[in-house]
Parts: sequence; structure tokens; C-alpha cells
Amino acid sequence: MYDIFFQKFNEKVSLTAEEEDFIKQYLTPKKLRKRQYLLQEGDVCKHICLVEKGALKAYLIDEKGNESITAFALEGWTISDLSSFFKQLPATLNIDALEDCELVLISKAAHEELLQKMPKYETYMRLLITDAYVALQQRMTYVLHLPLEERYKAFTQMCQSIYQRVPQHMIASFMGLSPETLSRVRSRISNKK
Amino acid sequence: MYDIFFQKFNEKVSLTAEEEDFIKQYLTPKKLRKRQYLLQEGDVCKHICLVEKGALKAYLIDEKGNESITAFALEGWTISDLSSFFKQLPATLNIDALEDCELVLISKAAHEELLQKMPKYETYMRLLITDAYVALQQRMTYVLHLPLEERYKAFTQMCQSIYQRVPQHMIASFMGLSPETLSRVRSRISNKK
DNA sequence: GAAATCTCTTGACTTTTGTCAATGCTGTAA
DNA sequence: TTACAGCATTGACAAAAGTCAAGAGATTTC
Repeated sequence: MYDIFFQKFNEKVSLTAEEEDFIKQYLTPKKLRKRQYLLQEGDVCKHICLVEKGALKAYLIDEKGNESITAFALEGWTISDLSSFFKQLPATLNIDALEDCELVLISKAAHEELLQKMPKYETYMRLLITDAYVALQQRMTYVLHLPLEERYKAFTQMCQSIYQRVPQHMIASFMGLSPETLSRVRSRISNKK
Repeated sequence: MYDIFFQKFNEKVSLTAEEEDFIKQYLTPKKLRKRQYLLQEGDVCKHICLVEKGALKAYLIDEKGNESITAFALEGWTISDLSSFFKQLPATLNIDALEDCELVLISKAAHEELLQKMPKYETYMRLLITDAYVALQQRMTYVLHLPLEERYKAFTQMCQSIYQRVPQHMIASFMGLSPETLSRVRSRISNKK
């Protein structure tokens, strides 16, 4: 039930069977149907969420009602409105399921208690966020300083698994482009080959 | 000499005088003249750097030789090529001094040893990176999903202290714009008022 | 299985942004 | 003081991206 959660954990910090059992007390499983919300704008984000199965997206809604996608999450990925989670303030993000999902949730209270009681958990969290930060910085560099075609290639390489499961107009939104522009970039690249 | 370093540390995790002394063993002070490099592309990033005094910028250089600025750092801020630092691989970033600087450096070895020996250091690092991640995610959202004028306003609010010390064409580079476009955005906004 | 909905692509046009060049301003160095 | 370099602004033009609309395939839904 928590297979992928512990697989990811052990990749960074290895755990004994006893330690895994100890952590399990603090985890909550959750299933989500396609299109259901995990988090809605305005609510306080109460959980960090790891995906065991399925896919989700996080997005903003602007004045005109358009979705602006800020993140995807597939199996083994973590998704949350971290700003809302850490500060316990209303979320600006919405998160919902792109497919039926099986999730593992860590509540704010569980998170705090695990940090206190288990140094390995703190280490895992530190490494998790460090990796996320490095990846995000990389992505920011691409966005600000690479021409569009290079950026597209970088994204496809980085996120191949997403490309196969998510409609292109969502990828476009994630890249900050209109769907039409993304479509044209794609045809430009395939013509060159 | 390490005033701001420990001020920032204590804001997140409070230290006794003994603990401060313990940490001091692992810190190295460094002065940098304006225009000197802290890190050059291709070198391995050997330090995390906190700014006690002065200002620095981190940037990429593209094929045409243009600088693309990815970060600034003022007093109390941390700057580094974290990807290079953590993986000990050649850096893609350059970092140099915009003004004469006084810095506090933590070497990779010191960092590892402090993580081992001092849980409070690990906690501090976790919180530091968490804050950096949340801020970067915010910035990413602005860049991808806000119209230019809103983005400009968000940047100026977020980075007022930078605006007063850094030429505008560097701000433009940081925002991924040409200097001319930034200048036009500014005049458009001031005409509206 | 037919209708409705989604998705992607393409064309025409508009808007935005980048590029290049010129100007004026400021501060620095000779 | 004069020359020079760096910086911000502006205009004219070119390139890039967005918007709107139409159409063709898929997929979903009933």
C-alpha cells in the first residue's frame, strides 16, 4: 500500500523494517477519482502528498477562469502547495486528479511529530526539498534563458513520462505557452528532422 | 565577523554561545573585490556562501556571450551553484561581485561534517532550502503565468532592495527581458499613475 | 452506434517583444 | 577640462507569440 513511498524513502535514507512500521503510523492512504480535488484554492493545505498510482496536476485560476498549470505529479512524485502547508495559510493552488489515484498523505501534525522523533525523517525531507529546489532552479533557467525550441526539448527530456499521459494543451500551460504555439513549435522541430 | 550569518541562523534555529563557537570552526571568511569571481563556469562549486556585506550576481553565459542573470545576493542572502555543490560536478553558473564583499563560506566537507555532528545545523539547512524553494516556486509562477506588468510589480515588491543597488539592464536579464522592454514597461506604468 | 465533447492542427490577423540605432545623461579617468 | 564608457530611454522595424476561427480525428457518453 505504501510501496512506492518507502521505495523513494529508501533511495535517499535507508530504513529498517521497524522504522518503516513506525513511520506507517503517521501515513494516511487516500484514493481519488479522476477530476476530484485534492486541494482547492482558499483551503489550507493540510497534507504533503506522494503519488502511489495515477496522476495529478496543480494549477492557478486567473481572472478570466483560465487554468495555469504549475506542476504535474506521477507515481513516486510528491505534490502539495508547500507554501500553504508550511505556513498554514490559504492555498493559491488547486490540485486535482488527472486519473484515478492512490495517494499517501502526511498531515502537518504527523510531519512535525516525525521531524521531532525521527532524525532520518528530517534528513529525508531535507534531501527531498533539496532535489526539488535544484530541479526547479534548472527549470527556471530554461524558462528565462533558453530559446523556445531548446526549452521544448529540455522539457520533453525532463518530463517524457508526462508527455505520454497528459494532453498537450496542459503541457503548453505548464510551459507558459498557448496550445497553438506549442503545436507550431512541435511541427517546426519535426520538419527540421 | 560572522554577525549576519548567526543572526540569520538564530532566526530559524536558536543557538547557544557554545554552539555558535562550535560552528565557527567550520566557517571561512572571504573578501572579494568588485568584479572578482566567486565561482566560474566549469569549476566545481566548493562552498555555500552567505553574504555579510556587499552584493553578487549569478549568471549563465550563452553562445553569443550574453550574460543571463539567474540570481542576486545581498547582505544575509545565500548564493551558490547548489546543483554543482551537492553533486560536486562542474558548475554551469558564474558568480561574481557587484560590489566589494565580505562573505562567509561553508565548504562541502564542513557542510557534511556539520550535518553529521549537529542536528540543529541540519534543521537550519532544511528550513533554509525550504524557504528558498517556496520563494523560487513563487517566482516561477509569476514568470510563467502573470502578464508582464503584474510580473514587474511582483518583482519590484519582492526585490526592492535589489532595485536600489543594481543597474536596470541586470534586472531585465534576471526577469528574462531585454533592457528596452523593461524600460518600456516602466514608462507604461508610470504614465498610468 | 450516433451525438457530443475533447484534442490537435492550421491559417489569418493582432499584439507583444526583440533588435538595431541614435540620443542624452552621468560619472570616471586621463 | 576633455574624452570616454556605461546606462537608460526612444523610435523604427523585424520577429515571435497570442488570439480567433475553422476543421479533422479521437474519445467519451448515453
